[in-house]
Amino acid sequence: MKEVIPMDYNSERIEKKWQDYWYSRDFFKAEDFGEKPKYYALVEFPYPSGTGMHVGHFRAYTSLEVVSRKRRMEGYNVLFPIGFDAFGLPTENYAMQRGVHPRKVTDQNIEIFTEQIKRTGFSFDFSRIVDTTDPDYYKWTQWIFLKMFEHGLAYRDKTKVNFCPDCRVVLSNEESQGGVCDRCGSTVEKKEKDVWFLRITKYAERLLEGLEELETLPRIKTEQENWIGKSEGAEILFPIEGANDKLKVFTTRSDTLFGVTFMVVAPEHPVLDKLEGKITNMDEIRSYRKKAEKKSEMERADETREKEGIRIEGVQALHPFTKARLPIFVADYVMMDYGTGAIMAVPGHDERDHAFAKKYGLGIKEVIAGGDVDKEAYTDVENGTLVNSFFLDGLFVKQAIEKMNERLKKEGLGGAVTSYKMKDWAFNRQRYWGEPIPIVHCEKCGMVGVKEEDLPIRLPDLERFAPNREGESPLANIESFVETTCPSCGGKARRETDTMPQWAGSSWYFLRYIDPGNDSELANYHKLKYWLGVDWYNGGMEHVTRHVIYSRFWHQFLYDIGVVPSREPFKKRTAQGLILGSDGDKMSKSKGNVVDPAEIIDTCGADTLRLYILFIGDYEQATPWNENGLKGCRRFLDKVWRLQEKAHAKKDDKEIETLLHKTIEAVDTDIEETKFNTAIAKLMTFANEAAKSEGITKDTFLTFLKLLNPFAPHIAEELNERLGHREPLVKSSWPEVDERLLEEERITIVFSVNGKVRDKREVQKDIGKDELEKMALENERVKKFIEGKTIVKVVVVPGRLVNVVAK
RNA sequence: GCCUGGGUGGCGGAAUUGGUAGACGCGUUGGACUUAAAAUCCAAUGGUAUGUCACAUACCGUGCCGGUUCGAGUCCGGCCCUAGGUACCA
Repeated sequence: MKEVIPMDYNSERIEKKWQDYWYSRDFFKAEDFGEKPKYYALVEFPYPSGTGMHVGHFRAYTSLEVVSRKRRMEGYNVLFPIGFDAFGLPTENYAMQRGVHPRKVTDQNIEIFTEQIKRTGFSFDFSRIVDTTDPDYYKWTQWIFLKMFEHGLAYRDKTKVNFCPDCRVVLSNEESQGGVCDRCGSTVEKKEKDVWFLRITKYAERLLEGLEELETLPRIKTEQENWIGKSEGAEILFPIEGANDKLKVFTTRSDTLFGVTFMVVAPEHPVLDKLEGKITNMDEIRSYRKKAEKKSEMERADETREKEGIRIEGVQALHPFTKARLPIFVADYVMMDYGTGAIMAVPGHDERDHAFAKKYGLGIKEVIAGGDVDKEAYTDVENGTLVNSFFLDGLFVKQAIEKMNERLKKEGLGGAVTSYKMKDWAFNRQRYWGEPIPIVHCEKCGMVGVKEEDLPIRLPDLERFAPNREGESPLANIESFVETTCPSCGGKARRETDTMPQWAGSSWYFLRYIDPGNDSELANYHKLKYWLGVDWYNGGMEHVTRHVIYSRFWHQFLYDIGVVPSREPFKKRTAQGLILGSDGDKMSKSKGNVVDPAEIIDTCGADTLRLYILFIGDYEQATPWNENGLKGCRRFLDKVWRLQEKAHAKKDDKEIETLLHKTIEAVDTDIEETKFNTAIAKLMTFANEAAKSEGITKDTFLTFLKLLNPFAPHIAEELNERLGHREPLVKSSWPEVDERLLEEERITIVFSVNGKVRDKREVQKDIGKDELEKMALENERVKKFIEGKTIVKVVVVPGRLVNVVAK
């Protein structure tokens, strides 16, 4: 190319050109068992909604797109796949409203998404696309479920669900806020239903342990730990007077057992039904139960509200050691699904219990010395020592807990247990657009898993997607689907008609990318061994607890049954923040603040969008969209385009050379630390300096283009070609830093008096401490500010500052 | 309510993790170029006050109140606001 005057930067033409070039030559295809070191970069696959891609998707993908392009330049065999999490409610609702089959809607949406992804120049391996709604895919989702069922990890149990009597559907908490159905406004009922659960609690401890191997922000770990909610405590059995039943409580403070003055059970506690005959105020309790049922868990857990309860008349518990009679209350601040659904109340040393005791005039007993328990609960567990507690007297809390737990065990009254806040995973929906649960109900054999060779259990074609009158899935209406034979005895049987939640397909999709076409196993073991674990997994902040825990659980199970070779699926997890509308609100159609990325590509180009989406702010933080910031990124690329006119110098200035290597170093580390915004800022700084200079060498410009390439690959490739290079950047190598150029000989030292900066001086780097102190004290400006004061001390921090403290 | 983040100029955000607050971008103002505009380039840009007012100086300034330290945006305690999660939204 010998153009003297470069053409204007025509992003549209350039982007089309290079996308065709890359995609037609399969540059981004990952090679199974390739010889280069492997790198698996994973982004959360999208739900292909009808509105096309959201700018949030771009923020989520561009980060690892940059990393993937950088890794290829660094010599890795990169697997950077994409797919679609396409089961789910919105599609089904759309289908119900418009009468279009979800399959058709999904296929259309996937096509739109794929086109948009390609127009952005993302370097995904498109030969590995997975779609969770494809029977070849969900066959394996069902297969995993079957294996869990075989291993006793999938079971049915009764639970209360939100049910809308008008829409005849089970609703999520989100859909039934304030006890009102989201769609029709009628009052939501609680309905008891048989639902499927996955026994994730069995993996609680391992899910906790596995976090040690996960490289991630501490906060992401903490959030998962809190979700699992491990707490070490004890179970204690309290006999019930005049009954054979015992009340089992969970407590983390078994040391305070002698301070118990009453008991509290959850409104749902089965003991209430069992003792129905003895309880004299059952009517009152029943109406309290009804009231509690209407409240959300959040309302019930509200610690600021006044705790209320009902005293159970006619029944009392007995203290396991002293045999003292203890009144029992029903109160909705005790939850049935945490611990045992019953607590022992120690008002002397628990704030909630204290408030409750005051309200109902119950006794308060001091068992830990140090406070005034009549006034407030005394909760110091570090220094408190036990009193009024027989064999525990004089012990510290920690010792007392240990001793009490041993004693409880010895006497058959309970003992140490570990409890988890995490609940088993409700794993079914009464919907059409999900994976059918591969179970058959046989009158003789009960619940039987279908035979593996009969998988997948395909979704039948439907024309109507509304649930039936009982709130069962629409599949229940299809006789040809429901009626089947028992895989075990061959007799008449009915298929399970519930489907799986959307979490199912997304719990293992990253395994399928490794071997997407396999029809004899979910993925080949050797291929899994080559590619796993996922080196870097990025997704939404909103997924760091549930989705990540769920998929780790599935992975651990698959490891246990020998299907996958690694205990943990992910090595590193990051999370991007939300992009808000330019008004600072969450983007939503109703607010009219939605930004359409396709439009941005049309007007500014994909490279500009890619740059801006990362330059917009701190990657982990939510940030508003700003049209002007976008303009700035386009201007930057225009400037880069014009730099080609400068790239004819024979030799670089020393400053440019140093700056280039500083830039290499900074861009490199910033990318690895997800500080994409500052990486781009440093590229801008370099471009500004280069533009101001007399000229830069072609080599320097090439190095700069290589740094820019992961962010804005189209323009970088084009300029690289214009420089006369045959080798495209997609095949080139990542620049290396020349450490020698980074060392500066002269540095700026700050002189301050009482912490306030008063002067600065440039000095040799290796100047001595004493000399620095001398310089500071002789400095005119420093002198001015210490005049009339006595010097108390001088703090010298070599390489940074001298602070003179004077009074 | 509970768990986890965040709060820094007019705006988005930087700050080597206790050591020069405000990098980079936007916006604004002034200037250059132009018949003109756009584009581009150059310069200024946290606030207040004072003076000898194109310059200089001082004080204040990182949500609020308090603390630790020679020194705090950064650490500690309390509070306010805000975002995500809270188990059938994904």
